[in-house]
Amino acid sequence: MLAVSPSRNTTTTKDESQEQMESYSTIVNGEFPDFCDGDLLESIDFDDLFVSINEKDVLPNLEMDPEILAEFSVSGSGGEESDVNTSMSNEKVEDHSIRWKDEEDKFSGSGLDSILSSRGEEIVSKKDESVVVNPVLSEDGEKGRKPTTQGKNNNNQRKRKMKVDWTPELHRRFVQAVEQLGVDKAVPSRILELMGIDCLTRHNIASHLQKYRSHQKHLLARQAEAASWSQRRQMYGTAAASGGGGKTDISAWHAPTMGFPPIIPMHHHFRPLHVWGHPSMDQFPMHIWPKHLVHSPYSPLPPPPPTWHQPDPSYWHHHAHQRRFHAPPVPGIPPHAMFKVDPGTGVPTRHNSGPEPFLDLHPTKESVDAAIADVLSKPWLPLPLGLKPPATDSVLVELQKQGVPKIPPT
DNA sequence: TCCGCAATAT
DNA sequence: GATATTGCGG
Repeated sequence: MLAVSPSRNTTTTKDESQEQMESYSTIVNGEFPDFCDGDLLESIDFDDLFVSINEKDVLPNLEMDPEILAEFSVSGSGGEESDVNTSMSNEKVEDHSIRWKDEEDKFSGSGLDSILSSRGEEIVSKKDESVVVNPVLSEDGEKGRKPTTQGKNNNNQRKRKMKVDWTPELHRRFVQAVEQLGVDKAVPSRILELMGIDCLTRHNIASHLQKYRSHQKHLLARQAEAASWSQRRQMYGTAAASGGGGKTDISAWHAPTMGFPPIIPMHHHFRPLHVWGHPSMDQFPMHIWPKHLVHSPYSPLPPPPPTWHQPDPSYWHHHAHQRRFHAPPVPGIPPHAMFKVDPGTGVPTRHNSGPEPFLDLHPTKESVDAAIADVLSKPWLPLPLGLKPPATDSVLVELQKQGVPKIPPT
């Protein structure tokens, strides 16, 4: 859905954000940004769209008459956008809205389908899908505001902050643009150019880019840390294998308990990081565990799919579950879940009801197989340290069923 | 003018 | 507290 608040201000002050004015004038002039159209947003397959995102004739000559726009936004089945929609993929996209927020509007999550703000801005909201394009430059200087350096208002200024809600889809577009440009050339203006979303300003992009880089930096630091731990783990594993003396019984599976990277609860790092690097769930359904994610024996986590800028949280989520099968308990972190492996199917089921350090668990046959395979690949490493006896036994039984040798290779 | 960082606002 | 916007110096 779309909401546009064409507060028909025609007098604008020059000292306002020129870019926002440009955005506004773009809309006025008929080059209505395709991405600003909520109806489009609801049905567009952005992967397809991306190819021709710069085509401005998707919605040619759109009038800016407030009423027309209002109707346009609400009807959702108008002629032009219908045509466009039908040309687009019907693939369901979770959330791909652009939400322009006036600083005083409180509509998020209101559940209203359409409300009219005090300023006459129509806001169409559909659950989490809403698009509010609000390039308002209100006429009555009293209400329009331009924050000064002190964050105060200047009554004579009319610009109002437009807050962009960086939805997953929008962010994905952003990431695509950044990656396409490369690190060096990924500057706001070019990103904006590539994204082809007229209703965004360079400032919007710059702001987002700043945060994005910040996250990237943070992420790299974490990955470096993880790599460090991985090295230590390898060394440990090698030492254990070479110095362990060869024979192994069940107790040997329980070897060391220290020296491995702590399993950090997913919500710690991936807690609503909004949409950072989120490749969107439609690309990677939670219930699917792609084969290509099968990890190498020694890395703490399988390498991320190359096409992702950052792994989807669910990716880590799943693999965190994998690791649980041989993850050491970490002080300060709630006990790991315990599982009982169904002897027939090999599918583990949650055994305890203790605190769950991760998200909901939906283990699959594949996940168990992967865990077991992981174990088999390095049987001298501690296996079920994250588990407690019942589940441990079940895993071991399963391992034995699969002919796991009790004496690991030396 | 653009960029990026820091401060500030929501 | 997270995230977006604005200010400001380079």
